[in-house]
Amino acid sequence: MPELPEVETVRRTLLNLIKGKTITNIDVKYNRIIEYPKVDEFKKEIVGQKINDMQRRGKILIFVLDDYLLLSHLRMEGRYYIKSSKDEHVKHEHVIFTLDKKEELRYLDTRKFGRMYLYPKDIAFTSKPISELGLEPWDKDLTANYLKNKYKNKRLPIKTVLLDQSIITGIGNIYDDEILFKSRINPLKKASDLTDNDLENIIKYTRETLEKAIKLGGSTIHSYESAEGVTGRFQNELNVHTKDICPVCGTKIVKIKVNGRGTYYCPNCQK
DNA sequence: GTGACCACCTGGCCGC
DNA sequence: TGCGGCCAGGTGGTCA
Repeated sequence: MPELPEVETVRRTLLNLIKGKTITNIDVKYNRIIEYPKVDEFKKEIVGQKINDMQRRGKILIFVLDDYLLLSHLRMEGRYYIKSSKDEHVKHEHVIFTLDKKEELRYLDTRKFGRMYLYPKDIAFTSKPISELGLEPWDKDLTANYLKNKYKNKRLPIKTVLLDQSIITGIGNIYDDEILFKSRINPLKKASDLTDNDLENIIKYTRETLEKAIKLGGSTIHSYESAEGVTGRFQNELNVHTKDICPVCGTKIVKIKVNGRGTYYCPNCQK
């Protein structure tokens, strides 16, 4: 499932492949992927637009076009491929952008959870979903005080609250487990009960974990791979998520459910 | 404002 | 072998 490092890897890969190319046609095979505007308008407006840049905000890919920003949230299993228009179409390709020289940018999403939005540039950042996102992990305003203020009324477990994209954006279920492991915080601890030291550790290890994951091209678990079909290597660095034994103390890793999310932790290191 | 629950989806896995 | 049921999980909506 693509989290911030995987989306960043896709962004970097795609940028080299499609920058400067014009969308000459589009085929939407599954309408619900297009969240805004209506599919007909989406198709009408996007044709003729050149892809000038690619950015990222949290887990959202941003295609910078001439007049619009195309926002793409991959959710669980969304991914992009560059193919020739001669290549055979495969199952689950839901949106196909035809580019110059008979190239195609194909959006493939087995579970159809991904969503796209096309906004005029001036309103994209003040519209959903970007308007509701919290701080990027590397934002200078992300401090222990910021978290303390956000968490003060949160009685939910920190595991759940770390997934709240309106506080810190970009953390998903895998990196959530890894960040709490490195911070030596039990995932069931209430967010409002965290100490200043806990909050400092969360910030420190969020940055460290995500930076390392980006460097290694993200994690390839279940379904994710980047635009060229490249798999990430960070899964080799995981300490607790889907693991059996704690790499620090050798204790058996425990798997529990926290608000419906599969959660791995070491009961000895994360008391 | 907060938290619990559900729907969206499909493929893989497990037990019978 | 085939079938049914469960699970995976990011997000948004509804309701208490």
